[in-house]
Amino acid sequence: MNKKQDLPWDNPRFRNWIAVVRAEKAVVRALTKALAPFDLKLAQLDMLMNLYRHPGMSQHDLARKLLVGRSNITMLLPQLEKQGLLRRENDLSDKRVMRLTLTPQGEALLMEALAVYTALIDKVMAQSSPRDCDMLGEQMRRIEAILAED
Amino acid sequence: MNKKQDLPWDNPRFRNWIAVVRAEKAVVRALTKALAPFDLKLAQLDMLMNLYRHPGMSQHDLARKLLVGRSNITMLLPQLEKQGLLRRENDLSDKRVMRLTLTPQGEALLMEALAVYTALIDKVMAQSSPRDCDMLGEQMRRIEAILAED
DNA sequence: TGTTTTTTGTTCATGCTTGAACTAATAATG
DNA sequence: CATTATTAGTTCAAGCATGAACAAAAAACA
Repeated sequence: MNKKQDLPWDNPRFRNWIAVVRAEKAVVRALTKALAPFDLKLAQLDMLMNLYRHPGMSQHDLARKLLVGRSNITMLLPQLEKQGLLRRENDLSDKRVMRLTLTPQGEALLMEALAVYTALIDKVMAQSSPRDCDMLGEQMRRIEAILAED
Repeated sequence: MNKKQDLPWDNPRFRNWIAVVRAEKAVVRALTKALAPFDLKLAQLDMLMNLYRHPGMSQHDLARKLLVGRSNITMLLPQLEKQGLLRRENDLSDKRVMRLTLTPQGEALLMEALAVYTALIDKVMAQSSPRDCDMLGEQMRRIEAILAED
């Protein structure tokens, strides 16, 4: 079969998912632009955020948290380290792992960047009632959970 | 100030937005894997989808629809053309623009790939009631609209 | 008409992300 | 203890996306 009426774009789930993708892309673009003055990419800010919340994380754990490959971390870390935003130190009990922690400068920059970040998110999410906003988050967390069951 | 309690992750809007980003990333990963047997990247499928709906689109219009740069289109088109999935023909009245249309093979592959695509989206969205799903879509479309006002 | 301005698409250099292959260190197993 | 398997991190080559600079065509304007 495959008449026009059963094409994906007539499927609400499909259409609504496309909206998610488009909105996400648009916000990422806007955020990237907003963070440019700090000389910070979104991926870098994500790293700083996670290290702030979980100081002493290993690169492996960080990669898993960020849903990226380990090599990605390896490639991006030197920049941040060179900018003095974080430190990499060998774990004492396991010579394989590197412990990551923010420097004071790293924390300071993070706070500045986060202010811009949250301002934009606030603006963009302000069109939803708190209740709807929470429902949105719930749905998204469930989606991630579904896919986490490999 | 900047006490722990007014950090972004205590802000519902922020936390819920992060959930959107993570879910989107997870779904994209899953989709990419699901489409691998067709030898199709997600970006390529997006192009086919749009060309199916709007035959004869120009590269410029396609780029705008997909929220990507024009050069991106230029770089990706040759692959699809070489695979015989679409045709590029000069516009008769405007020698600058290229008109893009799917070939029958392109349509056929699109339909197969879309079946896999929608199956995954259906699975992932099945956890929301139709009403919640639509609300989700509405919120996302509003977000995109907000950012579209440059 | 003739001269700008805008628009369409390409080229190119850059940076991000990935996955596979590799090394070193640790854990598990016999 | 010795061997094997697993884990952490790195290196490398490849693909994708971007933006700036460019050429050709068309539109706007004088």
